[in-house]
Amino acid sequence: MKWSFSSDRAIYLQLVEQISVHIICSTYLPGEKLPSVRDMAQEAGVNPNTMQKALVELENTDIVFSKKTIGRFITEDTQKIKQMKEELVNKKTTVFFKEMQAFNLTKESIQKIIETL
Amino acid sequence: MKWSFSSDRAIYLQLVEQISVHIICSTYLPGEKLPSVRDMAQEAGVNPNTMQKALVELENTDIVFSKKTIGRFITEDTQKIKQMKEELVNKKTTVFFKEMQAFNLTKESIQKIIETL
Amino acid sequence: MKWSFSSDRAIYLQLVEQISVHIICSTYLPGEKLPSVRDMAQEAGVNPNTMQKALVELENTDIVFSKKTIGRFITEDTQKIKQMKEELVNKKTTVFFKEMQAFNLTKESIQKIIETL
Amino acid sequence: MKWSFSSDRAIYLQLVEQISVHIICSTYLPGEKLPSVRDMAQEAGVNPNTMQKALVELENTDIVFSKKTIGRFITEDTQKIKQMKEELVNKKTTVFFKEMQAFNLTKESIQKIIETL
DNA sequence: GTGGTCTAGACCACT
DNA sequence: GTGGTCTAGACCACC
Repeated sequence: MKWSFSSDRAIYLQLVEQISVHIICSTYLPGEKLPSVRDMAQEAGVNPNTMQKALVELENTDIVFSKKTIGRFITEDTQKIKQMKEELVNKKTTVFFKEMQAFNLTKESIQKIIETL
Repeated sequence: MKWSFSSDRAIYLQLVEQISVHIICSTYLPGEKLPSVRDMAQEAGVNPNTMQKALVELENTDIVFSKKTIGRFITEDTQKIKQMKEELVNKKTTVFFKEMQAFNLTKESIQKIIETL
Repeated sequence: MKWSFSSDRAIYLQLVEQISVHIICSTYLPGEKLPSVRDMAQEAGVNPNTMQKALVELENTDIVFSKKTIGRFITEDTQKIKQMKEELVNKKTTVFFKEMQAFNLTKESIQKIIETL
Repeated sequence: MKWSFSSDRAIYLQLVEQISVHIICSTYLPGEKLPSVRDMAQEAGVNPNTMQKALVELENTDIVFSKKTIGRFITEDTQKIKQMKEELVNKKTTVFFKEMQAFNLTKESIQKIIETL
């Protein structure tokens, strides 16, 4: 896994997002045990507390749950994961689309730009 | 002009971006004098210091320049503005595209989603 | 305000509860500005981070909200406060009642005990 | 027997309390031999170490005593059990009462709420 | 070794 | 001076 952070947003929020992506893309499978907080923190080059904060945030959305002294697990509810994916895709696309519209770009010109990538 | 800020990024950076958009979209025309920092700050509902910081940032990219005691102006170099627009569009599109790819979406499926918006 | 903590529950949870009580009892009034995190922490004899955690917890229930760099405020929605009070009273009473029933006490005997207090 | 634990207090303390209740309610009779630590742990869905700790705690109050290599027994002193019950009821009631008073509830309104349960 | 909590102390963006 | 974030390092209950 590759970790990199931009300096203009809180690290723990970027962690939340990147972990979410890994869950969505099945790098972490439903029901799978996550590495320990300490290990994940070290891997990401981040303080354990920061990683903890990110994981608690994920727990608040029920995408991850923790069993004390045993470990943290990805939800087994694949439906919930799918739903999260759709929400994220939806949110990101609309944000992107609005920004492009702010530049006076039409839907067609946006499509064209993507075509060339 | 509508101003709104998300809480997870520095406000001055969001200002930089939104002002850029207005320059690109010719809400602010090339060579035009900008309102005073104080006025712009008030209009945006932001502390003058914050607006000041955003404008300094814009000056660093030569898209805005200031004449002492007279005021701040949009560059008259339309070429530079056009270039900035392309850079911004380019950057945003590639970022968006990468994020969508991280979700395992193909170019075609992205196109479809945009189609439906 | 008096602060005291029992050692068998997380301090931040006890803070949440005690602050809630003060809001419910109008020690803190709707719309009122709370003292700064640092001040509240010092007053409670607790690390600022711990107090912060408690306050974030309260924010998650919308009973408190924060304006960055300005301060934290009690919600102005008195309805929400009332609702919180009822929930707390309800929860505590039912828990208490169940425990007493576990001791084979009837409703009448519980009433009697309370009578004597 | 039903076991369930809330996550915000140490499990062994919750065990102490629940076992006490069973002694008080004569689910475990005076002088009766308790099941083995291992069995009790399994029944409660808890690690044997945790159950062990709870039982040691109970021994410290003389409500339970152990005969080496034979097992653990409930005290035969029914007076002591009765006393423990009274203490527990008393403690819980006063705590509950204080909490309700903190909400500005009068004795009468508390009585009413209990009435409706 | 695991998650959870807590402290002490620091820096940042913003008012 | 305010809320927010982050680090470093510690202790606890539990497995």
